[in-house]
Amino acid sequence: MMTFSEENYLKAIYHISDRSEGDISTNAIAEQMNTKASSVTDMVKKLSEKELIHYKPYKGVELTQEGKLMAANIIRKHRLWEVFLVEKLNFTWDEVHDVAEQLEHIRSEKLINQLDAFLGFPKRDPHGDPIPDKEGNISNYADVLLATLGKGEKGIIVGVKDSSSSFLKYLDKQKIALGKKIKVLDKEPFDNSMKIRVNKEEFMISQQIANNIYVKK
Amino acid sequence: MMTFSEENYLKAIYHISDRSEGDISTNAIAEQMNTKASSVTDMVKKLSEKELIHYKPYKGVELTQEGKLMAANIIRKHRLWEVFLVEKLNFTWDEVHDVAEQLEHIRSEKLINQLDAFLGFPKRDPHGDPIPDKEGNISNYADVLLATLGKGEKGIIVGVKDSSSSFLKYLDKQKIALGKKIKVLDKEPFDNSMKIRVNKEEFMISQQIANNIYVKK
DNA sequence: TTAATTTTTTAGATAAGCCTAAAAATATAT
DNA sequence: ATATATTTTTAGGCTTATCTAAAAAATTAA
Ligand SMILES: [Mn+2]
Ligand SMILES: [Mn+2]
Ligand SMILES: [Mn+2]
Ligand SMILES: [Mn+2]
Repeated sequence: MMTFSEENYLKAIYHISDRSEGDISTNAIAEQMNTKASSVTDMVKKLSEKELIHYKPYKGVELTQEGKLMAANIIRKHRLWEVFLVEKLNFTWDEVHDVAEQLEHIRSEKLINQLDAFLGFPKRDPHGDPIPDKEGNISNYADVLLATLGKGEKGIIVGVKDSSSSFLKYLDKQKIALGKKIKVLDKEPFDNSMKIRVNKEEFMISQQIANNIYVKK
Repeated sequence: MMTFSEENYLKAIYHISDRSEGDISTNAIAEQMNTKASSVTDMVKKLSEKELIHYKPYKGVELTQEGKLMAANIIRKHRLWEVFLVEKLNFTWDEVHDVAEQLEHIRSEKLINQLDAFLGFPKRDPHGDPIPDKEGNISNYADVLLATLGKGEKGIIVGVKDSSSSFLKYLDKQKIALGKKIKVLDKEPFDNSMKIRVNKEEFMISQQIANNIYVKK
């Protein structure tokens, strides 16, 4: 039986693998988990004992097939609950994460599958992140960062990379939301800021903003 | 901040006070919680420290106003989640308790109030137990046990005292459900078993069964 | 290729929540 | 009132998940 802490470590490792290549360092996990490296070493031994990760001292870790499946399952629950909170309980997309962090640990196969059905088998969560299926498969969308679009290119907003409350609130303020059409009207070579059009309104955004918005061309 | 364990103890104490008078003994709590008396003593000290219970060594415990409110709030969450599982996710009434035991610990004011609204502010859970409001008030229904009805008396089934899966499954088998009309056709003085009519069908039930069904006359 | 730096692991503590066994207090029976 | 039985608390351990400080290994720089 998995403890909450073990589940959180698995999820952290999964997320790190998602954005980097090769073995995952103790320090990387410590940073992601907001703990100390020594705590990570302890946990990593336990997870390795349970064959959820491959672990070679000093060499980093990697999820096993079983570990990957478990992590995907936690993420599946997290994201389905986020959909539930937004679609059924009128939460805004910047309010859901903390509650989902709790709900993702609820153990009940039936619960999560019924929830999935109740929500109409959603493919993405409120931030545009894909929802793994029961087998842990995640659809791979060909989304690109808004920052990669050049002058004149168009797309539809499908996700955000940064899901922090402050960033999401900024997007709300600018009325930038998932599903909206966006066009790059101009791009400033000096700082890569761009002038965009959304909702028939035109305004400037910095590269930092553009680097955290996914669009489908 | 409350731990899950602290919450479970509060709830246990609340439930015991509900069915008995006066101070609550260490052993009673140990039995309810399925732990040892020594563990209870430890926890009782901690809850007393936090002023959630009054505790006099060797004299038993009693919830403070604050403790009572907290316990009622956990029970509120438990029962609202049970309603959700049955009403929205097609769980049966014998499947919901264990999942609700987990869900009751999720911390989010907004979540529980929105859930309440989403469910249409239900007054009772799937077992007929009343759902406390935000202030911890529980409606006091004038329900009586079916066993107290005499020959010829009629009522409507409004709740069950025993929510064990085995009892609920027995009721399902006999098609005895909340909201059904019931009439005591005959009562055997020797063992207090009774012949009843539900769903236009007539059959016998033992006193033990009748003692676990609440009816409204 | 040594020396300095960084990363990782180990050693030893701490807190929560549980346990068993023994001691102390309370309740019951003779 | 004293002995016996029951209940409750205390004492001492164990496990999980943390931490700090020190040691060991690996990496980087000179
Ligand atoms: Mn999230
Ligand atoms: Mn998300
Ligand atoms: Mn229940
Ligand atoms: Mn119930």
